[in-house]
Amino acid sequence: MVEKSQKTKRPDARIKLLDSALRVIRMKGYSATTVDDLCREAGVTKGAFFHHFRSKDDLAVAAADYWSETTGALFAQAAYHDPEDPLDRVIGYLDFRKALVQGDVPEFTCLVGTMVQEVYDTNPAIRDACNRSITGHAATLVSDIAEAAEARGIEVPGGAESLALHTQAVIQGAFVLAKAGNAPSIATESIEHLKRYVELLFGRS
Amino acid sequence: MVEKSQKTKRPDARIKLLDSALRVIRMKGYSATTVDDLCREAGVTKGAFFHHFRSKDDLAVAAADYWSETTGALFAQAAYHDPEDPLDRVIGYLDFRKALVQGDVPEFTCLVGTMVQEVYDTNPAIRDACNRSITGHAATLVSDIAEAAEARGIEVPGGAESLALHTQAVIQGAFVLAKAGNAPSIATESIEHLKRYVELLFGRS
DNA sequence: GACAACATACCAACCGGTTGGTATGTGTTG
DNA sequence: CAACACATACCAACCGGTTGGTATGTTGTC
Repeated sequence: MVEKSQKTKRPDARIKLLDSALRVIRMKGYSATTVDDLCREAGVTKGAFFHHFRSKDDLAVAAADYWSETTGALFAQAAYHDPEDPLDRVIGYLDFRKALVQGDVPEFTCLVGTMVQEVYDTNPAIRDACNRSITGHAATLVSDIAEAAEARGIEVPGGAESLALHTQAVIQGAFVLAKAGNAPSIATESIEHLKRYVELLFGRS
Repeated sequence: MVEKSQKTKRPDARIKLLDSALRVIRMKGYSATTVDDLCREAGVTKGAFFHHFRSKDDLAVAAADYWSETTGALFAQAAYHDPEDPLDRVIGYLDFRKALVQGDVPEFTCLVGTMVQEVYDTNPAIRDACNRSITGHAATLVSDIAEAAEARGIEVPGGAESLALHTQAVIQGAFVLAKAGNAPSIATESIEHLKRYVELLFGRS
């Protein structure tokens, strides 16, 4: 039985709109991004937009979920999972994030971090979608952190979850400063500090 | 000759608009905030708005500078400057920031951090104003950090400036996660991690 | 021909900004 | 001090373009 649930149809416009959303919203922010912007960028018409999404806010939720999927796949197949020492995997993750911070600012910054700043108080559905994306990604680090702590017989202050969330906070904050200074280097330096914190916590010079 | 020429002057619409901007923009974001929103909140008319500001973007720049002034005064008069040991002053600063993270999210989050995420790529003037605010605040920490390092005969990895900027990155990122999770506690935990990093760096258990 | 996947045409509300005008203060001159 | 010129602070009504959203086709596939 071949998995042919998507028929021979071309759900072309939907994916093109979501891809456009990732690009445009990261550049202009969510509120400043218009439906026409997205349609133009995707090369489709407004009819197509409202065929696939009930509203602009509905697209934002879908875009956050889409972001979780695409970035999730990127991190899942990355090489930092390979080392046997769980601490090496945690450090490897941070090195991977550092390597991703390259090129122009809009290309490496985070969609959901950008969106949630704008809508956390006005649109709970989008906020929750952004939160799922961030906490879901942080959750992929918890087991490595916990294993690293156990292997070394130490206890992570605040718990493994707290440290995992902290890594995301540092990365999100690094993006904010990189945007303000219009320079990726500020972001890399902060991730470097974070790496040092983890190494100091786990007693590795 | 007192420079008090504001004797019989009316209550200034300009200040009321700026105060409103701090509140409304932190809640709704910059792009979603309309000029009418600000006028309504400040209790003035549109005519008054465009008498004091050439455009909405012009107000944003003024609001960022106003933010620098008001928060600058708040930190300048805080008690964390008192200790003789410079490291105590640095840790005191972080404790102070932790104490500020209370109440509802819109009340303790950062105006310029919110704005710069939206406009960094579309409005250089606002971006630069936000950057001045962040780097200017970070600069107030540099001397304490440098003195603390010298007093202990250690070298701050990346330099004192880099660590000062890192504290701001952590705080900005903590705000993002607090907004996403709709909970201030996430922010406090991240600042706690940051405090621990500084203590580990400077060899204090 | 039924139904999904689009396109075209259009709308009412909204938004940033402008206009013409008023009330009040201030500096200058006789 | 009075009279005038001018500047500042503010208001209410309005304008043209934009925005999210809708109503109604049209096309291609099962």
